Amino acid sequence: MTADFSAGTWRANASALGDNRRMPEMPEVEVTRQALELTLAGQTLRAVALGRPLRWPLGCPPELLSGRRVATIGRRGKYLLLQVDGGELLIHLGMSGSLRWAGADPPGPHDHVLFDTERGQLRLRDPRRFGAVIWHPQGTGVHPLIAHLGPEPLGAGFDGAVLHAALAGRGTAIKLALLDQRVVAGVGNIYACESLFRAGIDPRAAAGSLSRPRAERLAAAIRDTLAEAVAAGGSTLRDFHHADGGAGGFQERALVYGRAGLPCARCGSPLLHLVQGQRRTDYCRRCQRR
DNA sequence: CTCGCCACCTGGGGGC
DNA sequence: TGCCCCCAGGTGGCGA
Repeated sequence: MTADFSAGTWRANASALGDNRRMPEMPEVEVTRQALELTLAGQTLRAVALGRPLRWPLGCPPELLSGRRVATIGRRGKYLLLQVDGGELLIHLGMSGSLRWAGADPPGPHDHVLFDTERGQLRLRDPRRFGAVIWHPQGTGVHPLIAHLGPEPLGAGFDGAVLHAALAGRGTAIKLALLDQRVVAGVGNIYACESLFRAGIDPRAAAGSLSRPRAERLAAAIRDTLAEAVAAGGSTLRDFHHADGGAGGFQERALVYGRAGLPCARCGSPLLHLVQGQRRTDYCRRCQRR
């Protein structure tokens, strides 16, 4: 019995991109949150053990966490927020992190944080070690890593007007602006590409040049894209004992990401790719306009 | 303030 | 077979 709440998988078209890595963006983190709410909430941490260092240090001796109870699991952008006696644990999955309940197998070389609880051992696996687990004691205000985050894309504080205002005066490409977590929290490379395609917006368009109607359309596209991904991942949690983090489900849904060279699902013309901010962008030249 | 770019890390794929 | 290079990504931090 191995429950793998790994970061989901709006995975790139394997043949086009040549890989099947998991890329934790907001939907994958939210699905993980839901799984932890079912399995970790209410558990007491018996011990926490650390492997190789992650992006940031834990911020306290791991023994300090022993005996503390995890009350609830929240999320802000791509951060999981475990409410623990006396503070909170911030968890970021970086780009290759996943959380899973251990089976009988011993920890692997990429299992860098082990949480022992009454129900078993929860492991953070993160081959690239871009992720982090950070202790944030109560009474010290909002943690600086999440203080600057923009509105939650599926919350009431995000709509076309808010997005339009956040983009005003910015000359950077809209694709790059969407990756800026101050604009909207949780959008990563895959969903930025997908949302722009759905909204029919050229990823190179200047962010501040978007008309209000187009900002409305983009905000709706972001909401729809993320909500569908959350729903697809959440549906794999019916039986959390066998949840595998949505290994299926998302991957066939990407309309442009990882599909450069393949025909556009909407118009049939070959999808293109370019590099923006040292990051890949896939798009349709015909369906997406400035 | 904005912008552009770097560093960090490592498995996997492709080329030779 | 083996080796080496390149690529993917999130985000803080840097200098301009």
